[in-house]
Amino acid sequence: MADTEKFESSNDTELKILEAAKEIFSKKGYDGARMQEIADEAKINKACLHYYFRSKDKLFEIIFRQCFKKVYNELGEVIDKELPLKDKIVFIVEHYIKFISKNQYLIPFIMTEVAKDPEKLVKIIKNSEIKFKPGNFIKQIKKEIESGKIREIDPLQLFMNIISMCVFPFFARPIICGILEISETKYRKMMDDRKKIIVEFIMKSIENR
Amino acid sequence: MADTEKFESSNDTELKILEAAKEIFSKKGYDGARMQEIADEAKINKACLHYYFRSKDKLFEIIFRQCFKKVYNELGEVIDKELPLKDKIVFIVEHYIKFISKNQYLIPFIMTEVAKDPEKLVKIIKNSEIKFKPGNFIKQIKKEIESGKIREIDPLQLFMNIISMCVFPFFARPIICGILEISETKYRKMMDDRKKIIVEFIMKSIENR
DNA sequence: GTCTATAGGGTGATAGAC
DNA sequence: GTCTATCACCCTATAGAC
Repeated sequence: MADTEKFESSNDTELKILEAAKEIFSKKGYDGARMQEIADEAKINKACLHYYFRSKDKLFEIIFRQCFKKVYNELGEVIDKELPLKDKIVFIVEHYIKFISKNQYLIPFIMTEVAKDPEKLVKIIKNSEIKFKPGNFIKQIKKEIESGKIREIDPLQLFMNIISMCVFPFFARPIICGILEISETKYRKMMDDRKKIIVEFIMKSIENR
Repeated sequence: MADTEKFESSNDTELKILEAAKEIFSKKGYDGARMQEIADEAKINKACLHYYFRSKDKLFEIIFRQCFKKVYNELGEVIDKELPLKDKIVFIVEHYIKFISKNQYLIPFIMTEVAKDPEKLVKIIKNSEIKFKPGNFIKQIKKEIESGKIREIDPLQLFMNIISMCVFPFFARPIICGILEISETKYRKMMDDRKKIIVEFIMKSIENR
């Protein structure tokens, strides 16, 4: 497992390959991606790919773990912050949406493989040294409920609501645009507004009165 | 285009193939699916596939359109119902979650292809005689806002919130289970509870006071 | 380290017997 | 309509020259 982690910050060719692979994998998914295409994108020879990353599978695993860590660590970091719950929710939503906007390629990349081979992903995730501890967040929510600051709600469900509203619209963009006949520019504007709207939506929902 | 619609209710072999293809495509995605595997699943010969459905592409398009119509028409039908807004939201959430629970295979199927080739999908969607008119729903929301029954909120954003909270958790199941270390059974229980929880979440958020 | 060339295996599609 | 057999192609991966 350690042998896959040496690629964090290595030489130039490796980085070029990783960039290219990220691009192609996220556009085409694992099966759709062609090693030739990745090589072209990286402007190197196809055989070079196999020199640096023995197989398509290994290359994918490295990329995926990097991406997953990126999303995960960002989220984990935010969630573990020491903040009043309401401030934290504001922070989570804003930070997460900003992060997703900037890294939109991550979403189809992760989702495609989630859909196709969840078991493989779970294995990759477990092999990463990522430990997500929502425990603090959950405890914090429970405390606020007990003290009457927010209404009674299952903390995990609240968490799921937050993440759903942040992530889903980015992922479903093409379909929503297609069905509702919204232009890409209008959609981008809507996504921008969402930060404020989601926070407001959640706050109004959970505040006690 | 009409030549692809004759498969709505045809002979037995065709139906068996469509069932099998649905199964394999939704498990593996377009690129991951193998014609051989579909043939095996349908217990017919591979050559037969090409006899009935000239190519992999055509087969996929037919399946996808069927699935899409199913989701779409269900949702559209519910949304166009004549109901007070709050009742309608209850109805949408309950109906939609029930529908997704029963047809979970649809989600990875649609999502995988959304992620990979949105343009192709938009084309397929536009070629279907599906007309989604959220206009009524939007108007209804606007009216309730004006009459002061619910608070000010962009109707499209509200719609997006509803759909996000209903769909996303089903799709992200493997990842959420993996990260949060929730068992499949506990997750299923959570999904069951969600109907009530989402409705409550929305209602508390939009009701005026 | 980077290239060319090619092995080795699998794929979608079709021809043709029945 | 359904089968067997086979084609032409494309893919990942590797061997070996430089």
